[in-house]
Amino acid sequence: MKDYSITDAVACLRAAGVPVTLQRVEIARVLFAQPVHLSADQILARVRESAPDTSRATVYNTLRLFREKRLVRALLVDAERVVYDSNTTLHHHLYDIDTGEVRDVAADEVMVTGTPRLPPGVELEQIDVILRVRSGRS
Amino acid sequence: MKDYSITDAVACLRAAGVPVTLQRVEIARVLFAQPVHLSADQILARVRESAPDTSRATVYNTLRLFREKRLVRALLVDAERVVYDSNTTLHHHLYDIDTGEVRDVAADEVMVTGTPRLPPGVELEQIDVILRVRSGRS
DNA sequence: GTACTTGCAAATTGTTTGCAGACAC
DNA sequence: GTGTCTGCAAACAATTTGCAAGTAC
Repeated sequence: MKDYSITDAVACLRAAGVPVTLQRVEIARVLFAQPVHLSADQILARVRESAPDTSRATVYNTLRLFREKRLVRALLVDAERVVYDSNTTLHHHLYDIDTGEVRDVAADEVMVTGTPRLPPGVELEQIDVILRVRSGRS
Repeated sequence: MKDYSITDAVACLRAAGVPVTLQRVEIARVLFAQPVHLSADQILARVRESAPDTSRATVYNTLRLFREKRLVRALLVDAERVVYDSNTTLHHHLYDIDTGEVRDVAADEVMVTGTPRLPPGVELEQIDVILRVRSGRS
């Protein structure tokens, strides 16, 4: 995670129009050092490694903010497992029901074709494709 | 809903290997009279129209049972909106973020092509495609 | 008659909110 | 200095669980 410096994180937040604070920088470093799929609690745990006094509420509030600013996407893989995806480029997901693991699937590996007729005035926001698999391993 | 009789519901449950009880029959009638996308609470409300003493816990337990028996699919359209889909044939979904409305999209309207390389021993369980749209109407 | 179901209420989990003190600028 | 953010704890919503009484077969 050291390849993503505090300076980089600050720049990223500023560019997105997010006021910079210590906690937001730490959360950004966890998310943007590399593409990850983490739950709010996993993010909290990682943030606390470097900023032990961070509260759960701050993580939730910050994740909501990041989502509004389009810095991360919430991915609904399971009713009790919402993960935050720091890869905002076009891609799909493979979800292992047994292990809970989430993997990216490149946009050219699985293609979605055809445009459904949308009612007038309705605009397409995003397309989610989730391949749910069972590995047997739990 | 009268086009889906109690006898039909009983037959459906028996065929799926689900022991028949009054509440399960009423829940089945709500779900299987026509294809629907309903939340647990909406299902509870409809069931209580004909069986007023049904408890919320029974609806949740029954929905879990139906899911295991592949009678319904849980659809994660929104973190705070899980709906149960009684259409188990191959199709996709269109979700209106503003109104919460869920519409079916025929399998031939949007096609998913390409088979991603799956790790060995992993088997594909299902593919979910959700088109998220904004209508502006709230 | 026996085992499985139900209803109720309490427990659990994931997330949001209110408020007083603390930090960014 | 001022307005925003944070931490804490309480509030909240959705779902699950334990247990005693009821029901299917």
